[in-house]
Amino acid sequence: MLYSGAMAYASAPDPKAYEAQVYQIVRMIPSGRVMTYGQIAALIAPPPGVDPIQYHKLAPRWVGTAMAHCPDEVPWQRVINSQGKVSERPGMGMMVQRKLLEQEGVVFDERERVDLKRYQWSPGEAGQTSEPAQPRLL
DNA sequence: CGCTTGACCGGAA
DNA sequence: ATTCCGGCCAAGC
Repeated sequence: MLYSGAMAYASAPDPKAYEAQVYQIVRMIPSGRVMTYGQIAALIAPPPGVDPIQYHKLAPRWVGTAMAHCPDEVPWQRVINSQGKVSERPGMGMMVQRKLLEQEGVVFDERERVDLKRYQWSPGEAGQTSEPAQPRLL
């Protein structure tokens, strides 16, 4: 019976289609802004047959998995976790990601966290205004 | 073939 | 504030 109930974790029913949606959203993130894995997952509708509650629990990891092999064109550095921190990935790159974001104007505090209230972006802001949605510069 | 390990998240201790 | 745990599939070693 398809993906009803408790049957989905590592991948969506159609991983390629799902990843495509993830990349599409990530590509929209402006320089100097960030989104979280869970936020992106919440913007994508649960695939047919997937229980919404299960989706809510599992989808953030699908997004993470998708980001693991994202194309070079995708600004992967603008995706961080719900705590406002850069996710620790196997090997290295945390420093690289942080540096890339700092070059875009994102500020990290002593605890290596980003103020999401200030830098988190959502597609709703897109194109609404030509006003720079820039975080204020102190 | 079995064990380990995931670009996550929210709630509990 | 921080650490631990459940969720429960699939690819890699």
